[in-house]
Amino acid sequence: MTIYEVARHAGVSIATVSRVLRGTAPVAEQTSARVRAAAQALHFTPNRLGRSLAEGRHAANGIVFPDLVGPYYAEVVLGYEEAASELGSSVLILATGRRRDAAAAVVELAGRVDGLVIMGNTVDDATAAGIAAGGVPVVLLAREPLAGIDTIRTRNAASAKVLAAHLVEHGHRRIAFLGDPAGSPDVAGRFAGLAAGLRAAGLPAPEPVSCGLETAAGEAAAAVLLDGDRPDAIVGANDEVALGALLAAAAVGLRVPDDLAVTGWDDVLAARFAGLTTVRQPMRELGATAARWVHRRIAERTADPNRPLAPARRRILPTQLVVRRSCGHHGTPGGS
Amino acid sequence: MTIYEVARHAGVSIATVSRVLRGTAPVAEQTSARVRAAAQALHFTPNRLGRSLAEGRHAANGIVFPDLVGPYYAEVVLGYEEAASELGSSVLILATGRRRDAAAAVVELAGRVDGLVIMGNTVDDATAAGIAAGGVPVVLLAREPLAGIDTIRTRNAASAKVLAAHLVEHGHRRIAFLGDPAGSPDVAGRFAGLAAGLRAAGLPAPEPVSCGLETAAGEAAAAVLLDGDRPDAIVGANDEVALGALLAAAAVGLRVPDDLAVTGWDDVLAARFAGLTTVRQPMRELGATAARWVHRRIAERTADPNRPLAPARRRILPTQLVVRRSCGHHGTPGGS
DNA sequence: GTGAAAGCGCTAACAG
DNA sequence: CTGTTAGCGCTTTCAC
Repeated sequence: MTIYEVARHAGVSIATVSRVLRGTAPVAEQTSARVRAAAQALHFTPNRLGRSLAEGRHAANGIVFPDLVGPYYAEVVLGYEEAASELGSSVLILATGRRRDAAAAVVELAGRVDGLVIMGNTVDDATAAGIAAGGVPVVLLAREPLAGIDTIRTRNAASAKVLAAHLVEHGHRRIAFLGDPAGSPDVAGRFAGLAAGLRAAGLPAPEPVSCGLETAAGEAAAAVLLDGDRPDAIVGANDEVALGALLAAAAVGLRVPDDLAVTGWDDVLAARFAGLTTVRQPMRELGATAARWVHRRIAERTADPNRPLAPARRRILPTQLVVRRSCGHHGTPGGS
Repeated sequence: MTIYEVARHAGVSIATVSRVLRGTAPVAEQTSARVRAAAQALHFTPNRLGRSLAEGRHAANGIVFPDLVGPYYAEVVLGYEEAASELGSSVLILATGRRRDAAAAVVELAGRVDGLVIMGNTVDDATAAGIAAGGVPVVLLAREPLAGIDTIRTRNAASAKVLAAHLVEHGHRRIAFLGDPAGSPDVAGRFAGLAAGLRAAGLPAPEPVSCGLETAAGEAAAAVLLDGDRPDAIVGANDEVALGALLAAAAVGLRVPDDLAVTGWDDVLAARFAGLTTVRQPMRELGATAARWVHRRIAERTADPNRPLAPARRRILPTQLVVRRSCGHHGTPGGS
């Protein structure tokens, strides 16, 4: 089913069919009607490949993320999709998950899109830089900046520092961090901020207790931690981990926040119902901003392929501490 | 940056470049090395459009869903992506959200893919059927079957009936449903099953209280409901709605489950922490199955474009009642 | 082993 | 207004 068959069916040339379907040039009403009727009758759906090849653009963008578990990435992707489709681009997704050929998959994806967003802990810098060098605009999300490449992040370290201060104010002294700083730039930033905040309060920086980002991982790691010489407070790398810690605490009969304080990160829906103190980040906005930035880069290149690129942009979106009851008692108004 | 430039750079023909990069035919080691070096030096990424056009396939599938809010759709999409990419397809996503040109967007998407999954309440039957008629394999997900089109759903009505029986057993008699059966096939199925279950117990079927699928919508609708002549139990169309009802109940000082029972659907993470009785459905599996089914359809067509299509397949994936404390007291072992 | 050339489906000059 | 035609980047015969 191609434009040729529609043309034959309608007794016109393929150019006319294209013009009618795209509305790109005036066509006699009668001819136009014939073409539309033929297209309808044949259930013709234009093959986007032909058009894209002829136009020299995919009209599609891609986004690469580790996975879609938990609301965080899903929200980012949704924000991205919304903004991208408003800007006329389809969206290709790629979850690197636990696949071993992540780099190859991302490179292949780069051949399908006009621009690409690469999130956190998905592929190595060389791969990302190589794609950008190949001429495909890249935006890095929740990830360390790379020379010449736009980057958008959320405030991790600074907010973690505030969180540390808050915990110290509650009287907590022995504070443990649950998460793997090496596993994701976000987690690294949160841990660094926590450590800085504790140092600023004259407390020793904790060792991170490495664990995955799911509830089960947090629960298991916390269980081990609580079994020994336990801390006053556990800072989870994200809400899932913190919720796991809550479960582990409950399992050994510890009361939160009396016996143990717990905090998370992301403000997922469950955090609200668990009374979990956490840090909210603008996930949708993160995705939407990324979509706008790639779009702008693409437009720049289209406008003048030879002009030297504008310098790489950087942005850090603000995050917000959400205090609930898991970090300690706040008493009635006026209390601490 | 095309294959021509790589060929020139390496002093070979484009055919050779293609062979080296695809590994599709023997090439002298020396030549091959030259080509790879050239490709590397030029940061060459093959444009998938050319390949797809030549091969006659996109090597991409699409999935259309209402939005990505809440874990449900995100999990389905992730399951889809995982399975599709294992089968060698890229994944295009389209959230119809609150866009008014949903049908057009889906048709356009159909021109970019080898096969398409269309979920729940996204586009009308005519659009879906038209795309299928155009020759693009379609699989319907969480949606009423259409003649000649494969459909996968989860068990809604039957599980809702079980849920109804469970609530009745707890002694609840005045049972309200929070959700809009007209808004989504899943919700319709749940409501129908609930009504059937209540009728089977000799109780009158309730009027559904229409509301959106977010927590805020559930909370608002429940608040109204609880203000008047309130029910014994509220069955939420999904967990978010039910969690909203929990908030509304707490706001007016009602104890759950003593004064009011509440149930949800989906078993999101928050349900566990809110002690919400709910129904779990295999979301990942739903997406993965859909990916395998489109893949199979595409393979069938590729193998023999003229063979009449195999009859439409139907599948209903099982769901599972997860009893927690929000539906009523279950006492100690042996109690009810 | 390697190259030349014919498309894949569509858009966009360029002629009429 | 409408038709002809030359690509867009790549794969794939078919020759050599």
